[in-house]
Amino acid sequence: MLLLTGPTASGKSAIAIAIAQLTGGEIVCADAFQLYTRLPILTAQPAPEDMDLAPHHLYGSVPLTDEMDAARFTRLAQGCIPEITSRGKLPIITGGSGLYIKALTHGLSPLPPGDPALREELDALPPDELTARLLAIDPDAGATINLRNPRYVQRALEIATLTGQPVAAQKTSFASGPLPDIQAFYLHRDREELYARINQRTHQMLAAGVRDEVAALPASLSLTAQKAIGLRELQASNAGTMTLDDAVAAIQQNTRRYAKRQGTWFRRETWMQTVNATGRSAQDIAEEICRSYEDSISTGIASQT
RNA sequence: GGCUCGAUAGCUCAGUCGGUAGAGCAGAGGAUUGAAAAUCCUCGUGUCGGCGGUUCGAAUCCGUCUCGAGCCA
Repeated sequence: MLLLTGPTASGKSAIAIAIAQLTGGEIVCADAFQLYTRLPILTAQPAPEDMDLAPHHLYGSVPLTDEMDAARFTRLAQGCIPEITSRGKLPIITGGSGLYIKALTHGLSPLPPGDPALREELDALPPDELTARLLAIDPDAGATINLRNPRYVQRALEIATLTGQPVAAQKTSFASGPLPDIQAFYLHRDREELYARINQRTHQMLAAGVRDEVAALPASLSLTAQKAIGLRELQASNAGTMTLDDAVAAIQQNTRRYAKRQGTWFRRETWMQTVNATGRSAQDIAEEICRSYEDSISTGIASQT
């Protein structure tokens, strides 16, 4: 199968469609937020008319009240990939959620899933107390966990509480290589161009009606869904507590920062092949990726799926 | 025209009794194993508006000029 990733606004969706048309492939969502329903504009899902150009899977398939995580995504993806290959089609995994992709391609350690009730309880504690509790169960936790990051401390404490064992004893290192039959491509764009695309895309979202999309959302969303970039800003703008201009600027800024973090994450994923997309058309890039993919099959690096 | 206040990092501003400057934001770099569009860590040399003067030493005191805000004519 083929994996296409890259920072937000790098053009993954359009290129994936072009690849699908060239190969007769089918696109599978690997984006933590495009999985959610009712947020097509805010999460920059492919437009409905674009989705008609090739089969798309998992997009908008998760209710907003559901929590999502990397393991659940892996299960969803593993549920539809074999089905695609069984029909002789090429799965094209497309998205920019680094951890989700890592979980799918390299497998997570056998750790317990998040426990909502426990998290609610731990959320009420101050950071110092979380750290103290973790160290009480696992004195060496500092060696493997960044104790200055409350989120990581809480997860470690969750694991230790649920299993009665320190995290380090249960966390195995990632598989040295990805799934055997996968070829991954990372889209790179020069920063100036990427940032310009992000800024422009934010304006396009507005023109497409994000404000109405956000206004029409139900009151209670899952904690995960609430984290979508732009949601808070647009709600504040709709409520009149923030100007639209400020909301747009904040969305652009948060998106740029996100793109930067994605760059940091994927720079370490050296098993992926980087494709420089700067200044090129989706069609041109898609053709290069298809050529490269076919070469890898003929030389046996990736097996035909 | 006169008076007052301001001019310090990309932006907003601190800077005590003169000992050559520091916060927030922005930005950059990094981490990342079941919330990841999340969460966290690291990084601050800039003609202290210009020119003179006083002083061992001036962002700090004095003079003058430039620009900005306000007040009085």
